[in-house]
Amino acid sequence: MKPKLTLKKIAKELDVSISTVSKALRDSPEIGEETREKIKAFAKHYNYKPNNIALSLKNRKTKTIGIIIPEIVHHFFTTVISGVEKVANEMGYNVLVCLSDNSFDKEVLNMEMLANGSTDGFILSLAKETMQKGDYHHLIEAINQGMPLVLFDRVVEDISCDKVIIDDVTGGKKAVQYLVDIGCKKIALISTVDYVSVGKLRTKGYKDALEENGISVNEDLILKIEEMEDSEAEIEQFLKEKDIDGVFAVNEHFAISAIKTIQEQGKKVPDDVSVIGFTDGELSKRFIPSLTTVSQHGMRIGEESARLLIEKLERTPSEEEYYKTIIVETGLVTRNSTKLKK
Amino acid sequence: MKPKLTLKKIAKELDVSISTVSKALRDSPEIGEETREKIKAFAKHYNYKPNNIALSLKNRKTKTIGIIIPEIVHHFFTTVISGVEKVANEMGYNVLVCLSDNSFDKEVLNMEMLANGSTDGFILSLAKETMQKGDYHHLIEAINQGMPLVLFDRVVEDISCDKVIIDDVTGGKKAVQYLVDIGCKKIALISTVDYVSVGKLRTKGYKDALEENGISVNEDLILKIEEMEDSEAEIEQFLKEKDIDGVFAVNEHFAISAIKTIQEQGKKVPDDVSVIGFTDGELSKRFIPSLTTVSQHGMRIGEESARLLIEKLERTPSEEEYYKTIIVETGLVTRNSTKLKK
DNA sequence: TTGTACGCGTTATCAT
DNA sequence: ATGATAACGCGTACAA
Repeated sequence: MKPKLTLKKIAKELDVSISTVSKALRDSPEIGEETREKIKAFAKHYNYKPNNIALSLKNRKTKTIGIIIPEIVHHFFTTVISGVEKVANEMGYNVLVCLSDNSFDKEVLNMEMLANGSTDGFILSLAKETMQKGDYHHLIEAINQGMPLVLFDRVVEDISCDKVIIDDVTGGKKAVQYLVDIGCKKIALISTVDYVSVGKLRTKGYKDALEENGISVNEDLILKIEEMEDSEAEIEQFLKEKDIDGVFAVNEHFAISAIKTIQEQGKKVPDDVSVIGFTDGELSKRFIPSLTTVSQHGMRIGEESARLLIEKLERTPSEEEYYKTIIVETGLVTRNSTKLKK
Repeated sequence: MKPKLTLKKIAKELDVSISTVSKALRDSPEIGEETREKIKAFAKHYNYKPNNIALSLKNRKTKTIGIIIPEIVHHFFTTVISGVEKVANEMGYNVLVCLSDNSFDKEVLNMEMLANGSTDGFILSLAKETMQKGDYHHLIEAINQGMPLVLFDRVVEDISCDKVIIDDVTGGKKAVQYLVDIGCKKIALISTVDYVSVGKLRTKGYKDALEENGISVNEDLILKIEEMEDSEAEIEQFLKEKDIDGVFAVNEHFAISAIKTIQEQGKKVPDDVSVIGFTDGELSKRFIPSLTTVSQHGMRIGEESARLLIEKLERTPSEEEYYKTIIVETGLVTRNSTKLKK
């Protein structure tokens, strides 16, 4: 096991000073042709690479960005990471991934852990618990310390920072409008509790679309789910004996549970009931019937977030402070869980 | 924006020396009660946290572990990350996630990027291209530089390092034995090309199980898929007019494509053909019919990998070198894609 | 009880 | 053309 090569060792080996080596390797014209070539040849041969940690300390920059997500076992977040990673790598950054497990405490802990020099900035989607509590002191603290922050997907208005979101209201509207267009009259909504921003917004889209089409909103047809765990049972309970011809579910799991329940009741999807989900999951594509969904474009969200963050990081500090919110458009992907009513 | 607090600033503020502050904060008995309390109070009030980068440089340890995976949009890898992250955090480590996109070049690049001080060690599942090429110089180099390496899932024998794998042969055997037990006689295998270690091993399991049951292996019933992209079409082609009553697929995507094809041919799963997959994907659980699978326990693989790596990292260097291979048992999860033949 | 000096690996600035 | 020195933030052996 050979320990890592350092400037010092090269200097000693070649019997020159450390700074000569440093300069030679950075092609400084201060160094004579001959020595420069000699040093570069040596470094190349023994595969010298400068130590990132030392550079970080010196430059006060880590070239690392931290991303904290509520849970990784979610296709959407996973595509976001993929997008972040792609852009980050192109720009010479590493990506530190942390999971909050939807816990406020873990989110705070993770941020503190990374804020002490491990990372130059954050990309973050809030834990459910954090949104519920409404306690964002850790975000504010990071910003105050001069660490740029980009929120995505589960964002919160009170915090001044860059944001990348999809237009959940419009997305929800698109979905419901589509259901209306294909002839659905009695459309149920399966959403999450309101403190999860996306649930609230998509619910608004649902209501807006109905109203625009002159259909009155029936609260009886709206289900708000608190825990993923019990969702299947709740949905079954909810749909029992409901007279509906369309379902808009705010994620793919709810959509699939709905389809299962509907089928168990002897009704057919999409012939009797059309179902629409909200996601980009693999599940939607592969499920039978494959799901019509509002697509979230997680990859693009990740890319935009990374770009936004790196832009902030590399901006000269003199420039004026300003924040952007980027809205990534949703698309409607029609598959086999919806069908035109005759 | 207040810049980060450092020892130096505290020292200046309180008019003591830097080392006094350092010692006081670390509860050194060298420092007088009074000064110590004063310093600690100050530090606490202004929320002092030591700078990780400086510590890393000093200790030559980053307390960060790098994990490189072929692709993140794969439920299995995602659960592995989850497991790694869990154990790492418990032990005070951060996790740097990089993606190789199954590309050899990107894998090498990622390793070089992280090897220059960003990380204390690696957890890695090889890119498909790397296994195909058989070029492992980057792994060897990392090991030579004293960076511990843990390979998981897609491992390779030639490299001396810790490994965490599932018993693919036994897993494959279990699957096929189960098919035999429920009365299947003509069992097809849908696998990957042989240079992907898991494909090869699961194929061996398939053959072993057949032979142990006195069923001769028919190469006509074996399909080896090169590209995920074309898998669906290939599977359709392959299964066309094959007379089979069971399918063992080495991942869930293949299994699902098989089910679709079989259904399109007017046959029923599981009544006419039983299908078994290999994974822990969400898809398997939610698909209709839900899939009987050999479960891989990605979470546990991640946990074991992290434990193994951290153990190496914290071992005193005097201790003797030795490597472990941990085999995580597979389990068989019976769901609705298999059925006893009458 | 407190402070000084040094080193981790690097670069920038200032001497020689 | 080359080298010495300081600095980034921290901890620690040693000196006062």
